[in-house]
Amino acid sequence: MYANFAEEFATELINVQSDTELSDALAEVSRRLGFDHFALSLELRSGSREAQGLLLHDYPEEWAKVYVAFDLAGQDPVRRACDKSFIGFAWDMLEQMIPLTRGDRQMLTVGKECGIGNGYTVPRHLPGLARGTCTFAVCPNRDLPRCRLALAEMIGTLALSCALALGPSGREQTVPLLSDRQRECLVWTARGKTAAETAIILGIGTETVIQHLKMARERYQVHCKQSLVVAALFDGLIGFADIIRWRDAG
Amino acid sequence: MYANFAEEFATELINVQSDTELSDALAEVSRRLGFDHFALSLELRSGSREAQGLLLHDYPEEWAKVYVAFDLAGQDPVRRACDKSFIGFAWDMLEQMIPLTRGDRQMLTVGKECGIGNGYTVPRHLPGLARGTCTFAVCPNRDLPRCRLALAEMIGTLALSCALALGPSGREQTVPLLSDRQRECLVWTARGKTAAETAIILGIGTETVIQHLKMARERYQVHCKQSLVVAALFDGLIGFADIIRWRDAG
DNA sequence: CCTGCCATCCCCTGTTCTTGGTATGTCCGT
DNA sequence: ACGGACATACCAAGAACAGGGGATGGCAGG
Repeated sequence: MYANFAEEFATELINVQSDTELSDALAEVSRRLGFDHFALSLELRSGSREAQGLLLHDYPEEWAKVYVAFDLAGQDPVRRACDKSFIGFAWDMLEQMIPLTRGDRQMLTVGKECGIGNGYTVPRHLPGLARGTCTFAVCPNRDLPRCRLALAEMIGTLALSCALALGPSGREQTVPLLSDRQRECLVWTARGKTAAETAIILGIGTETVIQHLKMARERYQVHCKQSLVVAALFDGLIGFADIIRWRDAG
Repeated sequence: MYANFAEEFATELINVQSDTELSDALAEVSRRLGFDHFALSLELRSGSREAQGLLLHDYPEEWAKVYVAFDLAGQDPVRRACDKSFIGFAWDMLEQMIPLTRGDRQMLTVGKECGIGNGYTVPRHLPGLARGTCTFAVCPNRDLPRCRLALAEMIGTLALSCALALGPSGREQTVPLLSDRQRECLVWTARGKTAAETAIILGIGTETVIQHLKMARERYQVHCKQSLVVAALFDGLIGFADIIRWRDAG
């Protein structure tokens, strides 16, 4: 029966041609899985300008309003946890995944007041291309259908795949590439070195380092170091492992 | 049976303490699913030189040798396709996902000669942290067990999650906690705003913002913005999701 | 009640960064 | 052989920041 369930949903998704159809399908499947709500978000990175995206959900309107009004997306602990796991996670595991601030806890509380209790969120990333989450949630007094989480994981993955296919597919998004030297300078910058220090380390002039960073910023269309480091990290051009160990040593 | 299978594997993985145990578990489960081989690779982002990572597989030795000898990883079409999909994919779908060069086709052919026919690869990414794939393959004259692919997807995800947990990131170091205000300032800083801009956004004084960032730096024992942002990102105190959207808009 | 933590605001000095230029030489592909 | 990308180097103005002070009020816990 389980296999059929996923299979059935998969075949249903193949025929989906629009956002609303996907939304309807998700609404139905989330009920059948034993959840009360779903939410699917997909952010596409269209290199140059506005990041396009897709947001489907059947959360209580109240919560949606609060979420948008206070720009809670920027502080959502669930979104943060998405960067830490390959696999979906229940919200009651958040504390084991990331540090929760007071505001985070309050946010979860407000969610409960709006009718969102526990949830299970499936995170997916495509470096440089897209990031998506698919969440299934229950009302405050209800428990997650534990035995259906594997299925939710599968359904979520399918839905995200479908959402991705709905998007502007023919994109030839090229991740900005940096030259070796630029990357080197960037890494040392990310390690907390100043341009002058980096220059000494690399054995080149301070101004040259600044120039490399300048061009790197141009490519990423950002105008400060922090954003450059963040963008390069996100694209996978540099990795935490390149940096972190040097925090103490350097 | 379907649910039980994944469930069973999941409980098995919880007890896994080492690479070899994971490898053994995957070998067994891949047979039971109807595959002939498995391969799991996990790259922890040490971008430049020695990619710390994990590679488990039971491919024919011949293929493994060829793969390493010619550094085929750098041109593997399967790896390229991994950057395009949220969900696992069968290798016979590669052409629909990415353009295949002559070299790519040749590579697949050589694979067949070495005993690797069709395969199903589950790709997973964590921006800045890790990239992993879990592949289940069959011998050249055999077909993929189509009805088990959903299960393979689930098992692959679980295995990758387990592999990630085995890695060095499984450490429980005490994370410096910031106050909500400090975190807010930090997020806006990471989004590329200056202290003055952040001050306006938050409706507080410029000096106050600088003060918050100052204290945040103290807690993380770093002395510049970049390092602060990187450290906070790494700890999960802020996430890419908090930032990236705002790069273009801001 | 007091202590500690937090958020807010202010000052100063020197350093670093951003942003706009210009210029030279190398190497690569067409 | 030429254009284009890259690495290297330099200048200058002004904004932004790091690191050092201090000060006030609110609020929670012992």
